[in-house]
Amino acid sequence: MSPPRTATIADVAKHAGVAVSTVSYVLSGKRAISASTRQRVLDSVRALGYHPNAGARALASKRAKVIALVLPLRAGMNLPVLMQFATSVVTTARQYDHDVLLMTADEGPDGLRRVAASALVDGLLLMDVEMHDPRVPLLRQLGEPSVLIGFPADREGLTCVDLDFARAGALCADHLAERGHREIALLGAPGVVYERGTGFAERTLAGFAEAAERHGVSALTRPCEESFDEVCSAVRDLIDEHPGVSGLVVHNEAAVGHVLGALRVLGKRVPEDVSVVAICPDDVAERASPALTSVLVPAEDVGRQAVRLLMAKLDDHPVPQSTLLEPRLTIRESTK
Amino acid sequence: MSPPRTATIADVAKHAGVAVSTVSYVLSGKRAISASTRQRVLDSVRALGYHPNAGARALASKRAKVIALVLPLRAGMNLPVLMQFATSVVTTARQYDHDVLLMTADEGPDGLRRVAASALVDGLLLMDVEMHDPRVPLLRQLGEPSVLIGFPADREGLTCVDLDFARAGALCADHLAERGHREIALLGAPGVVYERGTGFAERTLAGFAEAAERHGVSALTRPCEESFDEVCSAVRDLIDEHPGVSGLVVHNEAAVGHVLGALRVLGKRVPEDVSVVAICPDDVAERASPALTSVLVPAEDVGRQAVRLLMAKLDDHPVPQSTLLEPRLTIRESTK
DNA sequence: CCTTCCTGTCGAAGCGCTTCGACGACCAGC
DNA sequence: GCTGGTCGTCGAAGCGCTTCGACAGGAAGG
Repeated sequence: MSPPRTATIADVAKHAGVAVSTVSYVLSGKRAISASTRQRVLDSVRALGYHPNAGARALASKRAKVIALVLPLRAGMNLPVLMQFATSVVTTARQYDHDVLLMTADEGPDGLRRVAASALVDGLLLMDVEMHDPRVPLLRQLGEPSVLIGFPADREGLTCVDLDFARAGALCADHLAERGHREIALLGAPGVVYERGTGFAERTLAGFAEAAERHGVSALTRPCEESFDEVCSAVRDLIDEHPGVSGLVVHNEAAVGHVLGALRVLGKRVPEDVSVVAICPDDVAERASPALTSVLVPAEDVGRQAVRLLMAKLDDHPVPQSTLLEPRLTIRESTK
Repeated sequence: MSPPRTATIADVAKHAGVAVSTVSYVLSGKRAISASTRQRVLDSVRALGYHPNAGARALASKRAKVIALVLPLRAGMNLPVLMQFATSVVTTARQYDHDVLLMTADEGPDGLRRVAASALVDGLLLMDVEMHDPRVPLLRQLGEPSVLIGFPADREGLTCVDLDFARAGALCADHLAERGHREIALLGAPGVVYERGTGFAERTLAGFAEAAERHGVSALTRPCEESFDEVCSAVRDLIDEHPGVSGLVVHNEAAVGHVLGALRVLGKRVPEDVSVVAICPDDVAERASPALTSVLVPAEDVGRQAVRLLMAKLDDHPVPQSTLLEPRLTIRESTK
């Protein structure tokens, strides 16, 4: 009944009758090892339930096999998208045999500095990067491999991924215009989001407006708060002032349900009186009544892509500076 | 222009004119060091921007200063609560100078085994533990310090934290009964949740029913799906079959908005015709119209408490087997 | 005054792993 | 029959840190 100390590489080596370094080479594949020796080592690994000690490995190899995921855990974020994103990051990272350290943005630049200097992680994934994000200059200076989700104003020397929000806005306008709507409107994020300069909101607007113009359709846009009452009066004002509006785009996940409710209250039928397109996750669109035609924010793709890019950087492979992910429109019952 | 290799403890020692071990003791406080020496070392640390190498520290001290947070990142979870919880875990862990490794439950027991054996983390925080969770026996066997969020059937030898859902259910019933409602109903989670045996749903039901009985009030309960149409017909059926029901408890965050919408459609005014109490986060309750009287799921408290318990275990302090957190009812506009 | 006990500091021995250089053994080519 | 390469394996030197035991030097106690 000796203490069941977890097996070390030395135990494996002894068990297999080889040198420690041989075990290491079998496991890393960095040198050729004969098939018979390899098999013997692998058997010992299994027999002893060996798992390499992460600290020792990190110390010796200068690679922690951990990446940091920095999430903006302040309120007002689009939670489901964030979750999907986090899930896909973790899952993809595991495929590359890496783990994920979760950090909140509110530890700020110091947090980045800390994890980089302590070699706790090999690279950084920053989500929700703003146009003029204070972390961006630090990131450049740190020289730690990183991938940003979102597009800061100056992308020089960085690697950025995001949904192509301009295309998403355009897709909505296209869809409505093609169905013959001549006056369309976009209900966007709450005002503060625009003020913060997050970028994606503006880009959606721009794509929407530009596409509308291309179709010769009149387009208006306005921010949209998230409480039922505010949504309701916003929708009422919109319809009062522009009775010709027959197509509505909602780019605000928390508000989509309320918009439908408001329309119901105002006696407008969807899609008979007004068509509605949402930019939101599929589950929200499907849960609504009527099910909403929607443009999907491909959070999973973004996460997967971001991890891939980071892994490429860790291997010193060159990667593109910007990656834009294509949005996809799913037609459901709310447009005609 | 030599490579700006990050400073090591040896650099600090040299800079301060002391031994490496002295620096270590200053930083860890594990031995007495004179004030003057301490100050000199601290100055050098700052001057060189020294951060201890995490791997080396972990290897030598057998403590990674990292805890694993295992989240159920499958669909159908209550996202905002989960997020709040994660945030509070990260924030609290940082207060104890620990970082958080994010894992998804879908790596399953092997994932736990892996991080434990590799000494990547010092302890585990498992969220959304079910009554008969397959990870529970493994956890016992692993002997890794851990804290569970949720109550499995057999808690022997474990440490568990959760909201007191029975109290939450009771609080709702109490509130409605005190206001004179004689027939009340609870709309719960989707059917699958009950089938999965997650525990919290049943406990809410039980607390609700028991409190209603204590008040001599008739109570009925039923599961509740999350699409608008299903919610709508569920509410309609309920009211048709039990026209006397004047108090409604909604324990399903995705459905609360829909319930209000359904009531509007059915021509029922809230709170004049029917009072509604929700068990959900405050922001959802506030965003609704009318603002909902609600029982808060104290996700932040749960996270904070869970980390504290885990830290205590890491320091070999004894901790209680079960911790139940008190729910809090906030009265808003939806009940009378 | 000598012993005993702290206090503050140091040196050195690991922690478990990767990786470099070395070195037999074996094969091919001349 | 040598030389020169590969191939497969080994030993040892760290990686940067913690921690143990040792040991000066001074304070306290007799």
